[in-house]
Amino acid sequence: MNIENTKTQMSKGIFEYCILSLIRNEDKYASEIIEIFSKTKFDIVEGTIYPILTRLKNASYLSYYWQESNQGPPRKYYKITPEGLLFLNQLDEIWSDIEKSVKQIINY
Amino acid sequence: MNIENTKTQMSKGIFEYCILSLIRNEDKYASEIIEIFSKTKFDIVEGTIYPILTRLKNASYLSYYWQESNQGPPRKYYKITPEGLLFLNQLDEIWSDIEKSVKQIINY
DNA sequence: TATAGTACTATGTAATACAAAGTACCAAAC
DNA sequence: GTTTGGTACTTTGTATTACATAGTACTATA
Repeated sequence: MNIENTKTQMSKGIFEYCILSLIRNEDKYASEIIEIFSKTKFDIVEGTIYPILTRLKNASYLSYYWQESNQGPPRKYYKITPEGLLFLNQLDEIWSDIEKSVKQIINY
Repeated sequence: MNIENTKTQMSKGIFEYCILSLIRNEDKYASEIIEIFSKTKFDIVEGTIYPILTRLKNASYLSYYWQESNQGPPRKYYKITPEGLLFLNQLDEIWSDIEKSVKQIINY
């Protein structure tokens, strides 16, 4: 039980919410998402991002399309679906509840 | 992929932090902790609490002692160790980072 | 053609919550 | 004394998700 692992465990489960949030207002491809995450204190790697995107796509919360790139191979852009938006709105609520509950417990 | 499971996954990993926080200022036994949690929007059950307490004890972050009860069987009180306090201070930092990172991403 | 950079796919392993089953102790009722 | 109900603790198999890793594929450049 070390601090790095605990940090990972604490972040685990929040990534889906974060990724959907990123895609809420603008379609994105995986490497773009990884780049954005790298600017936060989250440590997330591609081995995590891709399965999450696939999972969300399989659940019909995201759709995708391919777009040529002038910097390398084509990119797979993800776009949030109406169902995805509904789901995400619920996740907003849940995250808010979690923050409040943690605060409640820390200040107990 | 349903909302209940996602809620669970989002909370998962935070419970260790919460339990250590509860024990920070005052020794506690399991059922007491469950009772406090029941007043928050966390859904946590004994099947989770006990293994967490055991894990933290095995990592030397908690110590314990038995105390007779006049309402039933004896209670196993947990007390945070100096190492546990150090660890918890780190978790305070990590949680703060996580909150900031989520906010950063939501507002991206 | 080979190399470098960019992008995507898949999987075995590790970690943690939960449902569930079970054990144990004490007090009250019979 | 025995049974019942309430209280408290222990254990474990299953489900889920992140990560390290290995690999494939496309485009531009040397």
